[in-house]
Amino acid sequence: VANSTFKEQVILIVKQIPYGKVASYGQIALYAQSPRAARQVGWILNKYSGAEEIPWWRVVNNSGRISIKGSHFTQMDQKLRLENEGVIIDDNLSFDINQYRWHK
DNA sequence: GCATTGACTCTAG
DNA sequence: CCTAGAGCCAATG
Repeated sequence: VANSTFKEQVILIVKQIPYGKVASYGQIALYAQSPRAARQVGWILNKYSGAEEIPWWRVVNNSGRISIKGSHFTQMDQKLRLENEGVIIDDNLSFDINQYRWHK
């Protein structure tokens, strides 16, 4: 997918995250060939989350914590979606990312 | 084209 | 665990 734009690659990669697994923004950026563009990943998800069939809730920060700030969805929306896929999340919206991390 | 914006990340305290 | 600051960079206006 080397011919796609950054945002197109981000969308394609996020769609590859399997059920019950998660990836960090930095990972997505890395796979999209822009290792330091993690912030843009979140920016793109905020824009496309409601529209297409993108599992945006499987993307969290690198320490295994939900850091959503978008207007369409809340932190609890993401927490519930992840728990629905079997991810155990504690009260401060964090969990053991090493146990659920997806590796491309 | 320049300035502003962040669903980020890492280091330090 | 939490806050603060610096570095990052694609997308927007």
